[in-house]
Amino acid sequence: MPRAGRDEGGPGPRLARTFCEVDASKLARRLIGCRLVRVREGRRLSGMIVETEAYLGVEDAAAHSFGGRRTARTEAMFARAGTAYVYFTYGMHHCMNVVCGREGEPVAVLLRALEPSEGLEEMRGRRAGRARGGAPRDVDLCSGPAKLCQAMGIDRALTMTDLIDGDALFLEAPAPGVVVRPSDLVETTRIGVDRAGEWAKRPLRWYLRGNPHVSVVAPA
DNA sequence: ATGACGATTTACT
DNA sequence: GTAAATCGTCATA
Repeated sequence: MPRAGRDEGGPGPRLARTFCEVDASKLARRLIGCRLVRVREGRRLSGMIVETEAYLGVEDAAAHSFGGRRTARTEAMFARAGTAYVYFTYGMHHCMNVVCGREGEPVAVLLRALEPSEGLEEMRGRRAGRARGGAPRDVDLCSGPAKLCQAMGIDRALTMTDLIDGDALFLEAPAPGVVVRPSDLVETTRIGVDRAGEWAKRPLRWYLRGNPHVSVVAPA
């Protein structure tokens, strides 16, 4: 099993900035097992990151920063490592990334799924109405990039947030007992980027093998 | 000013 | 499996 126990703990050590100052493929892999924490009105909402994708910047046809496109929306991708890039899409959804690499290099990691650990009731409230017939199941709370933002109360107001030193949205090291080995990760293609041609075929998505909170499981 | 589109989710056939 | 929802963003003019 990829972990010794369910992550239900409270506050833990923050991730260091240097943790994020690496290329996107590396950060995507090392973020799995870490925790994303949202604090609203003094209450913690959190979850263990179980699925990520790397976006490689200027050369990556699937990235918002492809070709060096720098606009009001993508500005956060050019910020220093550890910054949040949150964008709005399809007229109704938000997705969040962790900026990495060097400042000015528009590379980032998309957070695609969490295993919820704290604040499940509030997450259910935020996600209610989307799941038909009463409360959504736990596996429907954060099993997608827009779902996790909705569950955690993350929107565009939080783009450019510092995930290292911030107090409303930040990253923590894996909870005690959580150990993710390379063999616990499945490496596969990214989701929803078919139009990116050859870049859509690159293995730039990773998830925790067997975890029920993952958004899309790769074909066997 | 206008039109096409989207790193998605949900409901429905 | 397919289609709708829904609007900010961006390229073009």
